[in-house]
Amino acid sequence: METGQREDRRTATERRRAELLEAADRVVLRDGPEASMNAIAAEAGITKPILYRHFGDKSGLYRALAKRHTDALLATLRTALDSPGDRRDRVEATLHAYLGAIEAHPQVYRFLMHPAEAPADGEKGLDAGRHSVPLLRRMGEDLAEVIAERLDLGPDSAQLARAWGHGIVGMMYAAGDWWLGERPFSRDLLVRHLADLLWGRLAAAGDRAGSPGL
Amino acid sequence: METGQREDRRTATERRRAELLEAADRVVLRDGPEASMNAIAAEAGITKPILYRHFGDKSGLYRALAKRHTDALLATLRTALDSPGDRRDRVEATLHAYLGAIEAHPQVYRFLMHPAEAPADGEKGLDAGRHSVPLLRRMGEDLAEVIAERLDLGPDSAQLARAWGHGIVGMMYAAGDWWLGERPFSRDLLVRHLADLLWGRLAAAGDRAGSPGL
DNA sequence: GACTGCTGTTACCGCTAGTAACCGGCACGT
DNA sequence: ACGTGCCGGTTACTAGCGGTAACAGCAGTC
Repeated sequence: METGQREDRRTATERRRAELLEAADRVVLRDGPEASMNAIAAEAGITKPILYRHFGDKSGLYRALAKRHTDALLATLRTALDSPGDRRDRVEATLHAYLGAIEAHPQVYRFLMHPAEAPADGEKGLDAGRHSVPLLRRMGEDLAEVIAERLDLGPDSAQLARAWGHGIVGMMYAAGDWWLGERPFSRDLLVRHLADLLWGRLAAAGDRAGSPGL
Repeated sequence: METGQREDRRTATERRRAELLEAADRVVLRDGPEASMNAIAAEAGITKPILYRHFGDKSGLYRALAKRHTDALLATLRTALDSPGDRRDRVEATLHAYLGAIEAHPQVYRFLMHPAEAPADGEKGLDAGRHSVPLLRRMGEDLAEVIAERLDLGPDSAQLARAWGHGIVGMMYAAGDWWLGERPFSRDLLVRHLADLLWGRLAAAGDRAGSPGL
């Protein structure tokens, strides 16, 4: 059967592609985001041109690699957003899920957040202006969607939800990045501190005696 | 005079260094963060080895370049934090200062936030584990300092202030990055949305009818 | 048996960061 | 006046990168 054979071909090449991605994964996890195409090809037991046939160029391979991890992380965050309890519980669960993920796989985190890409060919690329860190954007958009569909925010709720989505994600990102580097206290405490911040404790706190005030 | 001449030498080399930095600045602003050392040397009217004598390696030059802009931005943020008015006014003024800066000089912003550095030599570097985006860290630490010295946050105020400092900076960063790319509404509106978020409107908002709740 | 499509190779290009070795002028001690 | 360092500057090079052209072998199809 012709179509059957074509299907076999297609699934075979897709399996091959997945194998290559796993090899690339191993190398990136071992050598960091600066892994060279030669190293990845060697790890996969082949040579460079095959990688280029499968992924086009280096950023194509990196995008494919990032998509896997990003999808996985976003899925766990979604389930955390649907966890039982009141709103504060859900927010804390989501923060916990994110921080737990970056704590468990810091190499993956580093790869996703600091990919160190560089087109290096002027503006010949298709859409060279693209941001090199799409994970933050995707998390922000996802959270904005959830906020917009679940909260009653008045007339301009779409705008507000997106600003908040990206803002909250950024808060989680920067605080997590700092915390992961220093580990000054427990994950649980960071979650509570951030939730407190979102719950308006900054606005409610009193000025320190003798300070010009904030 | 010996010391006088030595002073002349020192100031001369420092002036030269500043000239080279300005040339590098021009090239980076024109070509983006992927500017090559050759291009920078050409812009300065010299050749590569002199750059390497002055700055060690590429990341040294980039660090020196980033330090200038980072210092300038942090200074304007500090003055915004000291602006007159109540706390909400100060927070909004600071957000405005940051967003205004990245809006006025997006190329500088892109260089500072997405430097695309790559050591590429395994772990031979001095402290290769360093984060490639120090601006966020410095802003976070600065804000944490201000918070800790001006707000009364109870016993573990130092911890809390740092978590909040980095968190707020991250919120500002991610929301600003998204906003700068899409410009869906005015800067003023984004400032108000983010301040609302910090003022606890997320916790106070009601659930939408028929949603599972957030 | 010729044709086609796929995986794989070797060998190369142009570019990059970074370095070694050398050249010339200018201020110094004697 | 004369070496003698030092310093800004150069040319010419290395090693490695991303990326590609051209070719080799092996399946299945007509």
